[in-house]
Amino acid sequence: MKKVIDAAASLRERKKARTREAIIDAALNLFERNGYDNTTIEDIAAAAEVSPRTFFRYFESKLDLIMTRTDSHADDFGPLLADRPAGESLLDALREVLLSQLDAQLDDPLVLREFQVMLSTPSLRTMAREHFYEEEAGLVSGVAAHLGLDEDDLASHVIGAMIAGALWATVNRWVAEGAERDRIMPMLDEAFSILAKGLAQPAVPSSG
Amino acid sequence: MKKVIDAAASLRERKKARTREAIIDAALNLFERNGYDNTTIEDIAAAAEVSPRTFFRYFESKLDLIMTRTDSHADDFGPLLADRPAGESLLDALREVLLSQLDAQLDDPLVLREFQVMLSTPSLRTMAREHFYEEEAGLVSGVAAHLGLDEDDLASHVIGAMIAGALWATVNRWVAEGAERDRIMPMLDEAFSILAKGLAQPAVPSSG
DNA sequence: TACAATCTGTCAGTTGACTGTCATAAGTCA
DNA sequence: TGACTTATGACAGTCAACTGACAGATTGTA
Repeated sequence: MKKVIDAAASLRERKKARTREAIIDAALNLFERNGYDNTTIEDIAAAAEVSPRTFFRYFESKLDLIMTRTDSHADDFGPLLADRPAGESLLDALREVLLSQLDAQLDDPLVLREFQVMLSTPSLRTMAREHFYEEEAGLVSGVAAHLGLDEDDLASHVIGAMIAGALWATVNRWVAEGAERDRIMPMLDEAFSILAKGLAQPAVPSSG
Repeated sequence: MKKVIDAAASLRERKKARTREAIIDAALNLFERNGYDNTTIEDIAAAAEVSPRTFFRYFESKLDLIMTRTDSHADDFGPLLADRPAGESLLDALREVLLSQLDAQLDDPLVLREFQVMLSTPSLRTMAREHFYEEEAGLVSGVAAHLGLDEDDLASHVIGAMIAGALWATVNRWVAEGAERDRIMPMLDEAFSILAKGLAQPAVPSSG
């Protein structure tokens, strides 16, 4: 799964891969320093030492540059959820799915960096969130299947949205607190516990 | 609160108000027909029978046109929540706050129309959602205050996000099902019931 | 009516995303 | 090496958002 440059590929392929990475790297640097909106494609091209025209040979748009990578992280929850054993509770199933997803993603150091850029740049944050919530559609069908509900049922949507919201909030807090790898699962477990108990109970004491 | 043109204002003021409404109306028509992204300011100006330059005298940007109105709907939950009596449960408090908000907003026929345009245009939908979730910040502090939690506490954020997600999902379903005024509260109550019970329970049977 | 304040259209111009075209440079392969 | 394919840069150009400046029309007011 890791997208390291393949040494066995042809020279041409390796060059392309390197150019691509150079553009992404340059873009991330500029986004981090000046923000996404204040960075022009010309800036990115100059920093990556390619022509602006070449930028567009690698990416459809500035947005595409950042979304392509985000896309690749989004290996949909829905089908994975649906595949879990029937006896398992929804939240247990979700936890397992999440665990395997995270393992795969946190190995790539660029993921975290991009995530941090995204969360700190409002316009990117919006897009990241939107993208994150696109998962919700898959989540909703997974939830519906798991619980034996209809997909059009309000309950499926509400539950999907609750879960997605809780996950988004947790990941954000995690990044805000420094994004230490071994903190993410405990935090997710706290979120799961709140999701499980519901809000009818009195306050959940902070266990962290 | 209603933004009808004030007959007592000067001719000049009334004209301005009318021009403003004409621009908004023209924009909404075009957005509905062709989508937000396929509508240029020139189109809007032409349809509203003003010059493009004049458009910018009324709105900072195309985005501003739609966001200004959305902004005005966002009378923040946070403070309102904090004001509820201490004995009341979080969800009861929320229900009351929501009820009063909805009463005020659903009187304006443009609100629903704009909402429908927003939800059906992906790029606007993103922004609407983002905007909706900005409420979450207020919600989080309201939740924290109500439950006696710290605002930095993960639980506050997770609970706020769960609620915001549930509300968003509910409103969306409501609009998708035709946005009948007397359907919204029952649907919200179903959402509240799910929020209250939590996800540890087996499936919630559809009560609608 | 006449003057002042304000609104609007016209027009010219900037910026930045994005595309087409063509010549050249570099990689591939016989 | 030489012919073929592909990547790149240079350049010109489109499109749409957005701004500044000015002149003419409209409204408020004395």
